[in-house]
Amino acid sequence: TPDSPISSAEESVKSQEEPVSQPPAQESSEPSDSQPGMPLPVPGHSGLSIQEMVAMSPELDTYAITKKVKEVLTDNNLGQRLFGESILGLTQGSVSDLLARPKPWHKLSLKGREPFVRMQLWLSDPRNVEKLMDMKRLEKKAYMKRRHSSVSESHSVDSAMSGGDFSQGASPQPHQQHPKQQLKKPRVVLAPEEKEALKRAYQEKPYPSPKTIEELANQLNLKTSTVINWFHNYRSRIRRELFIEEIQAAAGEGGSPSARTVKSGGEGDNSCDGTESDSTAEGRTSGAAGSEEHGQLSKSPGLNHREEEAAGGETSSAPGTSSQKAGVIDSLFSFPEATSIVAPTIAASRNPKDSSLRKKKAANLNNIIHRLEKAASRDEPHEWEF
DNA sequence: TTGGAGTCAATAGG
DNA sequence: CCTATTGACTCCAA
Repeated sequence: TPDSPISSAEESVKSQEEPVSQPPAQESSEPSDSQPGMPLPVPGHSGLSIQEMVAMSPELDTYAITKKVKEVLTDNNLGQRLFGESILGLTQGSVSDLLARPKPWHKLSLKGREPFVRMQLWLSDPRNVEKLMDMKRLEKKAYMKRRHSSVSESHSVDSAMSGGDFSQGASPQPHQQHPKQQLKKPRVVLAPEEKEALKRAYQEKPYPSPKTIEELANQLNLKTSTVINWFHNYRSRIRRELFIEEIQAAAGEGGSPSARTVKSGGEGDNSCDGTESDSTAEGRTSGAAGSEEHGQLSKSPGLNHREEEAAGGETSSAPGTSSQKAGVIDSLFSFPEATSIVAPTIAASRNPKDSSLRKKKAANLNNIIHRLEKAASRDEPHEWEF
């Protein structure tokens, strides 16, 4: 019995019943699930799959969402791991990355939007914190139990909470089946100097030819695949940083000259284009102004109020099934506090002067050049010669 | 195949 | 414990 998600501000009178435990309790299997049929139990309620919701979702302000999520998590001492695993279905590292460097909505793929839709949904759930805390408690309990009692394999009885967020059955024992050589793959760690060399190479040629890659690998004593991976990752991460700067640049327009500090990844750039140190504004980190005091417990995430007039107009009382779906969708439009979540469309910055944008343009150019070369000439001329 | 997008998961610091 | 970083992987589209 999915509880009605209606997120209207008030309307608390008729409380609905219990969460009532949830349905599916599929059991472990390899992490690699590829069942097109029914992907994830996922969301909280409603009969919609997240994918459907993502598809219907309005444009969300990923930056505002992550900011809010981080705030709520820290205010309540909830970790990224717990949040990620139970709400987003992602690992801690991914959550950290996502929260720290959200890409603008319009640059996200359908898949990439999923976590943000989930976060938005979570934010609009009045009991979000409470639920997570419960889960945390359960986890701890299970942990204590585990270490206390024997190691016998027992079933963790934790189950989905009302909403039915996921709960990956804890899988304590990584049962090693084959004592066979445990090739743990040492995880390559590139030395600072190696990274430097790679970055230098990147500046010369963001898209090195196989030949060049081979050479680099030899010179640095690295596996070819490592070099390839490094370039993939580096390009990808550089790109992402540009997105961030773009967002902030856009945010800084209008009247608030406050610029957010971003750890600019200024490397020892050469002077391809004479671009220089970006003049990032002063660090305005803090946010210490203890404006509101949070009543630890009762910090009800206030939440939602309709931004716009309701679309469906009808009274929510209608028991119609469709109405409840509408409610869930609606929550995508609402947002806690005054912060509006609906993105104002990241305006194409109108400030060509911004160095970050120049970098971006440079990156785009590199990309274009790369493709042109590829298309135009099958034969790679030669490496950095000429 | 190549490159991009998302993630995972080991690991380095707190 | 928790979070941030980052090499490697999986999927996908061109």
